Amino acid sequence: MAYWLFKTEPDAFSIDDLKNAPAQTSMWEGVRNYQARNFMRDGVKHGDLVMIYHSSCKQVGVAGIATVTREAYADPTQFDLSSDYYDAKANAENPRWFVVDVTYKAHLNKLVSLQAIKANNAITEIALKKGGRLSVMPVTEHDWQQIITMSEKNSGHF
DNA sequence: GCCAACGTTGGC
DNA sequence: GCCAACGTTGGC
Repeated sequence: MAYWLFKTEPDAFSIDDLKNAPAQTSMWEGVRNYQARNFMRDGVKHGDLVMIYHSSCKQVGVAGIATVTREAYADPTQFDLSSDYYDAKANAENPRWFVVDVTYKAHLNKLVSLQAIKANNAITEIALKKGGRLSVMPVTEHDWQQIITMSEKNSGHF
């Protein structure tokens, strides 16, 4: 089993929205970056765990955990003319963009902020620390455990 | 295949 | 809203 981090803007789709979704499950649509796409298509497997990260908002950081419940399939929004994610260069025989389904698992006890992650020297690998703007990124087991541990502590420890 | 121009992401 | 860091595009 592997670990991942998916970014989302909570104004558009938050961990709460995932919790309140039908069957607490949602398609993770709209990834339009090739490196992120490759992770979605080739790397993310059924049963993998995903940190849901809130970006471009007041409280930037890891908000909760989800599980992958369906592996890569063509992102239907790439064919949808009315969607912001429509891609004229995509076609059904040769889809460009892929989604997975994720199912809500938990909120973290406390949101682990980007600031706290950056300040924790024990977290070494995660692309967040390197200013990466990838929307889908792998997380090592070590970094995963660090972030989970941080979520269990009271604020002010970092 | 280089690289400048342009667009996007995302923290602050 | 600013701007730095990337990613993409297109002329050559």
